[in-house]
Formats: sequence, structure tokens, C-alpha cells
Amino acid sequence: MPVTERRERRRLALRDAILDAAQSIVRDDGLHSLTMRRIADAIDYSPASLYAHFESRELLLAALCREGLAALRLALEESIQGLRDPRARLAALGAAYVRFARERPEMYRLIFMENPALTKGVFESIDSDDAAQALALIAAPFTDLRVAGTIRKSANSARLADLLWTIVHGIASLRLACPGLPATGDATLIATAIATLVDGSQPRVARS
Amino acid sequence: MPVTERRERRRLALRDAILDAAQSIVRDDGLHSLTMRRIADAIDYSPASLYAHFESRELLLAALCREGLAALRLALEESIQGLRDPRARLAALGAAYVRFARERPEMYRLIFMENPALTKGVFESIDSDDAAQALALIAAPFTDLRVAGTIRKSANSARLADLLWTIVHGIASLRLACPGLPATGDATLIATAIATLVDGSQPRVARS
DNA sequence: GTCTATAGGCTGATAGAC
DNA sequence: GTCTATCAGCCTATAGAC
Repeated sequence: MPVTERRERRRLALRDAILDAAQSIVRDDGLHSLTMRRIADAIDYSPASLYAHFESRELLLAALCREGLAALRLALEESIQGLRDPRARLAALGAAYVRFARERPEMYRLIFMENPALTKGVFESIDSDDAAQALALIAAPFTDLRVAGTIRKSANSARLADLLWTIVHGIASLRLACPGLPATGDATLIATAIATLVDGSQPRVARS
Repeated sequence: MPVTERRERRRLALRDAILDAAQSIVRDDGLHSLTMRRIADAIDYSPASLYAHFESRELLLAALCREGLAALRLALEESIQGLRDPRARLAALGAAYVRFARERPEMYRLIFMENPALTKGVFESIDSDDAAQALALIAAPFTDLRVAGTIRKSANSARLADLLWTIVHGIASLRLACPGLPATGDATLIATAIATLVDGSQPRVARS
């Protein structure tokens, strides 16, 4: 209620407006169209004003990146709401991951394909353990499968999760990079991946 | 020996020199440092001269991209020289693929992570069926395994090859994008991938 | 084919008035 | 905090002389 608090709220609102505008520009016209001038135009401010809220374009991109990563984690979480079967959860997670990349390709590019320094910085920034939580989301079903005895006791669920992440990232980034390749569709790739990851980790039995 | 032939040879030599210079710049200072000016400086010509050999920067990049793709295919071919065991060939191919991306990160970026239009154009250009041949290289061992009865008759080697490509591309591009993630090392990821792809495709047997 | 010169853009960021 | 004006730099590509 004090004046300074009101001011602070206004300040944050403008900061959000800047990030929202940036997001729209990235979504509509791609990452390389995101210039300070274009953001300023979109919110009807002068380019110079932006520097009162973000020290540099680089830091603005990092903030955008963090928002995107949080959105990705949310999409993954929502995808497994109500699913109890571990295999079904893996399938849902894989599909949701690839769908996110398809629906927001430029955001996915920003997070994972643009600037290693940016990506690394965001993944290391403390308030964004979104990454770790997302990976934990993927690892949990593998642990369940191991406990249930579907896959062998020696199976390493963290390693399997890393591998599944690698696969869905591979699918997503290949789609964004060379549309049409590989020829096998998303759903088939994901299904084959999960089937072989699980079957290939079954308890060993004697074979004829 | 006619004059025109000599001239043509000189012309091609200069074209190669341009591409070589471009390659060095990309390798040393990254893709975004590759400007017509810098190439011209490197070969001691004026920037304008380059346009006598490449219509535009875009077409120069496409030529560079094709060279990179050919080099990748060559690296894959060399990696399996003398290897007869299908599993060993798969392992070698995977390792060689990821090594290529690690050793020439900016080239890998150019081929697969930079500009979808560029990548698509290169993959569609007729003289670069390097892509198809590289994929065939990966599919062959799976076919051998099927013929040998190690994996089941219904296994689709093209699909498994697509999946393995997706995996190694996933590894490669994650390494370039966020160094250190995932925590599992390249070799382990590749080994786990191949082991599960093969084991997960074994003939089904009765289980206790 | 190669040159010089330059057109015609764009960019991120800052100084200083208000 | 926001503005105007601008710095200082980069870029691709072309015109026209030789």
C-alpha cells in the first residue's frame, strides 16, 4: 500500500510486458527478429527504456529462456496427470516433450539450440532447477518398473532417463532442423524407443 | 591444355580456396563470424570478388554444408573399416558420429542446427545423397542381426536405424547445446542405447 | 574477374535533457 | 524512468572503372 510498493508492482508489470512482447515476436517471426527496437515498438516505449529493466539483450534472452523452461516442465507434469501405468507415463512424457518443441519451435530453439553459453547459464541458475525436476519426472517411471520387477534390478533409472531425454531431444531437434527426416514418424520413434528401452532392460532369462 | 581449360581450373581452385577459408573461419571463430569480408581478407581478395564465385552468402553456406555432410559420411564409413561384427559396427558408427560433432562443433551446427531452410535444401539437393548413404550405413548392421536371428524377424531395420540416428544426434546436439548435460557420458549413452535396441528386439521367449 | 567506393540497411548500447 | 538523438559498428550486395 505504500507508494514504493505500488511503484514496484508497476515496475514488475512492465518487465512482464516486455517479456510477453518478446515472446510474441519470437513465436511469430523467429529468434533473429527479436531486437530491442522491435520489443520497444510492440509495447510503445523507446528502445532506450528497455535498458532500465534489462541490462542487456543477453540478459533479456536468459529471462525468456527461463520462462520457456518452466513452461516445458509444466507441460511434462500435466501430461502425466492421472496416469498410473509407468509405461503409459513414459509415452505421455515423450509425446508431450516433442509436442512442446513442435508447438513452440522458436522457444525450443532458444532453450536448446541457439547459444550454449545462454543454455548453460540458465541450467546453472539456481531458481531454475526446472531441468532437474523435469529429468526426475522421466526417471520415476523407470524406477517404478524396476520395483515392479518388469525391468531388472541392475537397471539404472537415471541412465535410462538420460537416454530417453536424449531421444526425445533428438526427435525434437531433428524435426526443427530438417523437416521430413527421419522418415519414421514421431509416435513410432517414441513407441519404439520406449518398447526397446523397457524390453531391453528386462530380467535376463534362458533362451533356446 | 587449351587456355579456357586452364582458366576453368584456376577458377575452381579459387572457389575451393574460398570454401577452405570459410571452413577455417567457422572452425576457429564460429558460424556468426563468417562474413564475406572476413573470407575476402583471409584469401587477400576484395569482398566484391567473392560474388563472382558465389551468388550470395546463402549459397556459399549451402556449399559449405554439403562439404561437411560428405565429411561426416566419410568419417562414418572409415569408422567401420575392418569390423565384421554387427554390434561392433553399430558401436563404432555411434562413436564416430558423436566424435565428428565434438571435433567440428560449428560445422555440425551449420549442418543440423542452424537454418532449417538451409538443411532442408542441402538434404534435398541431388548430388548429396550422402544423407541416404549414411543412413544405409547404420541400417545394414541391424539387417545383419535380423538375418543372423539375433533380433526378431519382425524387427524393422530402417526404423531401428532412424532411432539410432535420432539418439546419436540427440547426444551430439545436447553436448553442443548444454555442456555437461545429461550427466551420463557419451560412451555409456551409446552403449546403453545399442544394448537396449538390440536386446529389446530379441526374439520373444517364454519368461518365468 | 577484380578492384574501389558506396548504397542502404541493420544492430546494441549510451549521453544527457526532462 | 522515459525520452530524443546519436555513436560506433557491423552487414550484404551492387555500380562502374579497369
